[in-house]
Amino acid sequence: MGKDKQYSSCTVSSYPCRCFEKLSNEEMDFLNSNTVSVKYKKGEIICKQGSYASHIMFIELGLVKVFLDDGINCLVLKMISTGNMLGLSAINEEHTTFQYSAMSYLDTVVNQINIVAFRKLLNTNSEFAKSVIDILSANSVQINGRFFCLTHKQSYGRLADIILCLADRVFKAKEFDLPLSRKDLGELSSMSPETVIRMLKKFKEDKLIEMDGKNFKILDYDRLKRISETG
Amino acid sequence: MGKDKQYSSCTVSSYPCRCFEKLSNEEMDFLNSNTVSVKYKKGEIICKQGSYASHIMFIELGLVKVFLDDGINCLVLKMISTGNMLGLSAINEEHTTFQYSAMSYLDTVVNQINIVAFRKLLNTNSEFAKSVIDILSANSVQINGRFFCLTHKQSYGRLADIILCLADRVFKAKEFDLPLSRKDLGELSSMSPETVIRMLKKFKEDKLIEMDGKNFKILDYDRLKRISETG
DNA sequence: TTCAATATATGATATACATCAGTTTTTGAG
DNA sequence: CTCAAAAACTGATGTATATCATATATTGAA
Repeated sequence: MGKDKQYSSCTVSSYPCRCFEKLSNEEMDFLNSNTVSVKYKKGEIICKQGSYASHIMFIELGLVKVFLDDGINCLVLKMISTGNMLGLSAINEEHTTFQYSAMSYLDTVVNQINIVAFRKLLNTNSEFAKSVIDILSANSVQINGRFFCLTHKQSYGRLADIILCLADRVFKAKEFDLPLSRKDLGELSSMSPETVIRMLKKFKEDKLIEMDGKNFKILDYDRLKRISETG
Repeated sequence: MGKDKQYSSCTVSSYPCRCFEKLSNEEMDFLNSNTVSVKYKKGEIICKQGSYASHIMFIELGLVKVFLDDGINCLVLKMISTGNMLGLSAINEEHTTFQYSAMSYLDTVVNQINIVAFRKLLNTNSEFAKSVIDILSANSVQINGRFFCLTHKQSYGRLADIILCLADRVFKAKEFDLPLSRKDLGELSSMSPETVIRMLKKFKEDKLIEMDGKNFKILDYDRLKRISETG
């Protein structure tokens, strides 16, 4: 009896955001006239948990961490990269405030869509609403997978997950310069920065990865995958 | 600087399911003609992760655990009780299979709504669709809170959460007969049955609860709440 | 009613990680 | 370029909680 299903603790959406294709030209014009584009530098807060949610966001370009914070601990719910929505849970009119915070990992361009306009389109265009439902349900499936990993996989597997995810979904290459600190990697894989460092060292010793400061290169993708699955 | 926000690792939805109020009489008739009611005994599987999702479910009466399973470990995503929807993530036509399993904790009555009919209503009634979006986003907020707790609170706090949740949201009383085993409690709070037993014993010694087999009585609600918050 | 299977309970042991305390390296502002 | 602050790294130590082994109690089917 092996494992039935593999989860990954990396949550960069791979589900395409197709809702805007459902809008007519007039609706698109209406949306555009209710949208502003905002640039954020690396490390800036894009939305803050508990503050009024006046808009739904779309990541035009960049990479963002979405996280919960109770003042002591931080839990990264997901990463969001170019072409995905952010802040959808604010659609619910009873959640007038953002349910999570978001911070840019890189310089990022965000389109802020007026939430009243967005809701109006939902209420008048059911194809659009259906498409948003699809995004929400895909999101929740992904978060659940991450939830599973962070509670049941151990550190090696979680770290392998994140490295593979960065390679596959974010940088789309086996070699990349990592814009994240060891602390960031620790938050993503839910472990201390010291543990990240020790495990990366182990991965390097085992010839799974090559690493020099910010530069990462995956040497043995398959074995890393296996660690991600069994660890 | 104390904590900004409190999460609970118990996920019994407290968000009312209002979507059916948005349907006209004819739509309601259409829905009813596409709905069947099924009874499950305690411990029966209601839906199985990976199997074809032909219906959306509504818990008419009972208590259900929703969980992920990789063949080795199990993660309880949430409990669902009377009056709530189950299986909404199957709305997405690209998820033709259930993304999680569900099992009845108690004898349970489930209304199975044909998924094609459900999707049809979503596509024609945007108020209905909007209301389903509200449910989905409330669900994800709740799961996120549970996610936070299971990854950042320690065992005492998690167990206190579950006890309070059962009292407040499920049985709505300070004293109740628990239909769950120590193993079930362990799954809910993400710890081993042995640890549950030890901690319950500690709670008993500390006069936080009274306990005799299946019978539970909360003696010091406030202190239990404090443990849930700090632990 | 009996007896096996299951759930509950308890103590001993193991371990994966966090935490702490310190050193070295890198970074970036003036 | 300089230097302080931040990040990266390393080793020692601590601890929460799982695991294992075993005993007792409860349950439910024949």
